[in-house]
Amino acid sequence: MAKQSCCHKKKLRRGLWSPEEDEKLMNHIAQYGHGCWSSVPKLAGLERCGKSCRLRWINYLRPDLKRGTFSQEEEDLIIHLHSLLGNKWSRIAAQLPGRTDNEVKNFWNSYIKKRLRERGIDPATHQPLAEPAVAPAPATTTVSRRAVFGDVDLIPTTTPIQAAPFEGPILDGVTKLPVDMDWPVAEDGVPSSSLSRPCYLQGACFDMDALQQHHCSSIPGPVVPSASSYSTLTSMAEAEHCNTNITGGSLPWLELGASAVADAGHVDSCYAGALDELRWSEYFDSAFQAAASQQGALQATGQCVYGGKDDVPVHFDVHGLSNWC
DNA sequence: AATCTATCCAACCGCTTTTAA
DNA sequence: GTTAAAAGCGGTTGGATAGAT
Repeated sequence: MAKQSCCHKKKLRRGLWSPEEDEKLMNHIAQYGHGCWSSVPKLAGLERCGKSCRLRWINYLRPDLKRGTFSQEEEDLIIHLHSLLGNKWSRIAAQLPGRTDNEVKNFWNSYIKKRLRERGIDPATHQPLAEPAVAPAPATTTVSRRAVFGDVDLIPTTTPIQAAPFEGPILDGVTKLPVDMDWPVAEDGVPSSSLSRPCYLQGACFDMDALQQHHCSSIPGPVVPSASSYSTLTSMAEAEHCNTNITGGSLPWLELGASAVADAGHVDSCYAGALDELRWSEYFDSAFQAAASQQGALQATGQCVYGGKDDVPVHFDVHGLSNWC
């Protein structure tokens, strides 16, 4: 017999919340904080389980929620982070101030997945969707530099791709680089055998590519992050600081820099975690610099990074990354 | 106007992880 | 070190709504 939820056991109310319930919960939390969630419903006079109260607060009542439709920048960031992290909705949402994991997840399932499929991208793998009986095309001729994931597939790897997601806020700072999301369609018939790899680190390739593109000023305009995104801005500023040696230049939108961050308002405690994660970008950056210095060294064993001119892949050893914690 | 279908999203379920005793 | 409770997370469901027929 299937286990029943706590709400069933206690014959508590379920389903949609009424305005009165919302008010009770809000008043209670405003007055006392939530403390232990399991005691909240009793103290607030609600016939709900604590879990339900917590969810309602986090996903709907919290005052710092942004609500409303997602901006293009948010959408791009979600896609990009998903390519790195997979269905780690809470971690993706953590990079989007005012958004909840549930909201991001719903947005992904209802909108982004569809959009990616329309563009010929498999939302699960971020690879071009396999197309039957497509004649192979010359390897690098028709794929634009935007065609990031398609490109990646052209690079043979010498070691198995790590199946496990790369833990930690991998590229905080770096992942938030402006990325042109005009993604490729599998028009050149990339062999499907190479399409099924997990792409956590392939996403890193993506970033470096974007970085390089910015250095070359080859795309028309930067994607400027929302001014409300304090963590994003600070991470970007950090990345800017660290990446000067890599790119040899600056990222235009980062000229917003500290003043934009200051304008964004006070350092809310809810962003403290994001700030903590900045050390990852510092580490990632140093790892990348070390790798860049080894560019051309054939003994590299990790994932590829597009960093050089003429689409020459740069490799670096990600094992160093995974060993750092 | 009535019915059907598709979409969106709030909420639930159950599992895992973390924390406290 | 063990156990139970709490919290967190991701997958899934179901109701409300809009649009199509």
